[in-house]
Amino acid sequence: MGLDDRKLAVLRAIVEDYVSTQEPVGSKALVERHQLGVSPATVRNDMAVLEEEGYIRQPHTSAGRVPTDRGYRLFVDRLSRVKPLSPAERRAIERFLVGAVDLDDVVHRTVRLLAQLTRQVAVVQYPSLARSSVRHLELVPISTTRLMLVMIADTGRVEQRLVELPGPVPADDVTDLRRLINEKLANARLSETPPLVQALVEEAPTGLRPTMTTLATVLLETLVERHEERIALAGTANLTRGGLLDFQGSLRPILEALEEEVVLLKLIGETEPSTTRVLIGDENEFDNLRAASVVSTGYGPGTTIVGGLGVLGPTRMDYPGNIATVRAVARYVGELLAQN
Amino acid sequence: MGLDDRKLAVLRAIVEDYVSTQEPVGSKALVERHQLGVSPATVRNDMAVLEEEGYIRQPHTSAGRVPTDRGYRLFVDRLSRVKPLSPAERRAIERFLVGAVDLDDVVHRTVRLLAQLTRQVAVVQYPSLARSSVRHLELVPISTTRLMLVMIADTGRVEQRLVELPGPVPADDVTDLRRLINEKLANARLSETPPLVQALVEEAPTGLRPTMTTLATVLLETLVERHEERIALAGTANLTRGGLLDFQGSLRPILEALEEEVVLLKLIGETEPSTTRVLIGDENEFDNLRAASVVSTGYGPGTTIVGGLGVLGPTRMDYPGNIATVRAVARYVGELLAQN
DNA sequence: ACTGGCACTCGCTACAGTCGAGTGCCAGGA
DNA sequence: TCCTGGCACTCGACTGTAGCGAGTGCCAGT
Repeated sequence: MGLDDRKLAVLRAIVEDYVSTQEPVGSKALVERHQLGVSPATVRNDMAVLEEEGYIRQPHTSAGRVPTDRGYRLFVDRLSRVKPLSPAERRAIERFLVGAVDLDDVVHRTVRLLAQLTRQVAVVQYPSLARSSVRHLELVPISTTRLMLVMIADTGRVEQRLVELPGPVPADDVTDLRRLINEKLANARLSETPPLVQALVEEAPTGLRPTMTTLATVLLETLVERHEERIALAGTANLTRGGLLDFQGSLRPILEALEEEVVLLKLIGETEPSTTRVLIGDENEFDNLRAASVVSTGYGPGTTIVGGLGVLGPTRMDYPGNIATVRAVARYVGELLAQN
Repeated sequence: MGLDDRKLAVLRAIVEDYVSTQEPVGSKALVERHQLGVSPATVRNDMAVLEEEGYIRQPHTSAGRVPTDRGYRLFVDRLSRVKPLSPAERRAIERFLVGAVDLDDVVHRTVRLLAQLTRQVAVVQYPSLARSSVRHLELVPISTTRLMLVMIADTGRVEQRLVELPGPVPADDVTDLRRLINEKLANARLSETPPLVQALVEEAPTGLRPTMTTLATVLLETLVERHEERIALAGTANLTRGGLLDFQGSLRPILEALEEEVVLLKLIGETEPSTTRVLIGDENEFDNLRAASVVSTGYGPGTTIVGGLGVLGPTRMDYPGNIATVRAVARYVGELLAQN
């Protein structure tokens, strides 16, 4: 089980070569391209050990070696340093994110930026409502029996719901309702609103009771309980790079998985600690994504986290580079959010 | 140049067979599967004529015939009747669209529904701001020097912009600004707002002048001039049906095109008359989409059109079926919008 | 412990041969 | 005049064979 330094160096070399050439790498090519200071035969012996331990494998008997998911895992954990971003990349990030007019714009720019920099599929979760606070709730009369309820979160996210009222409500009442609701809910974390909303209904003047009840129902059901998460996606065309070699020739399962918001949320949304997460191959829970890896992290203003973002690509991806980019972008987005 | 009835019948049969089998169709198979009442030899003669006229072609010398874009065009224009929807499909549409909580929800449900029914890529344009009227403009104070401007359109679409004010503005002033703006702009078509906004600035009391100017700028620049169009997409995984036969093996160009909102808007957004539009193969203006066809139509409450929706797939698609589905879905969505 | 040498494996490519679906053409018949 | 059966032909798809070469495992020697 001893993996001495040289064997690790061999594994690192295999990963790096395979990632860049996309072809199984043999012992001879390895010693030519890296300063290992030993002969191909020695490397072969090391390779045999690495294969026994499950870090690499041979596609066919007479071919070179390819890293396994386990090999990538070891590489990511112990053999790679996060690449510093080039100044050009830093500038690209700043240039790209400056001038966004609203949250939608920020998210769209971010996801395209990520896709472009990493040349992978990029995923950005909108700031989660569950982790947001209410900044303001607005009631806009649409007709006498209809209101539009607009919620503005501190993250800049805006959600609206059409509310069918039990009966006609005069303008003055709407003003009162608006005041009551905001007094009670403004600055409350959305996850802590249920008791507050309950109190709102109970404390409401009799005249406003039915309307308030309706509003409370909509508020709780569509904004709190079924906490509406949103996702932006970009760069699916990047899946076709590397011909049909990655994803063993069928994009089908990948594209299907990418259409499911639930799947994407699980992939990038569950970043508990503020660290970068790397899921390699079948480490993720979805069969459709066995051949894919995900690099993701949380983002948010300051040290809090309000959502996740990341990239998805073939297991054969540039982990150090992608990790660096994902982190950097998350940091910039966080700063941008903090400014608002 | 005479295309008698039988030749047209042969073309129709070729299109139908090729669409369902995805394989070049030969003269013998044709007479077996269709009641043409003539021998294969006769069919071959007809095929030769059809090929001369450019309606069909042979992938290789010793293969059957395949319709050309021109052949599909003739088929769509003269040889097919729009398939009536099955009751199951009608029910699916109703079931799918009931219970949408807001416009976002309507659009998302619609696009998924379309993708599912047609098994193609579905595209839905959000109700265009250019064709909407202002229902209400709300100003929400974020801090003393920041407002959030929320615009609610009659189509249910809600847009918000963060506005950096030139100086602190007291709450009473915000109330005044809100009143002034709504008095002037409520119910105005967005395309007709520029002179109204201009007037707003000119008529504003001196104290509110600078703030009003800032608001006017944001309003015009981000909501009117650069009229923000939005698009929802679903069913990209359907592109992989039919293996790699459609799109000659490379999804790349298609996926790239689908990432460009501008492209999608041109494909489905320019539906001037209220009729269904079919773009076959290179009839569309994008090189990337040479191998694709688009079926699209406009939708909106009543007879007005506020946006477009449609499906995109291989030229080898079920035109009559897709046309019927696209129309039906557009009609249902229109009714749904009319209710709000 | 590393190295050079050697036999071996096996996927890839090229090539030849066969098969068969499909065609174009033509002469004969309604 | 139009349709039909017959026939020779084309050419892609598939199969089998052979040679090549990258890469390996093993072993004896340093």
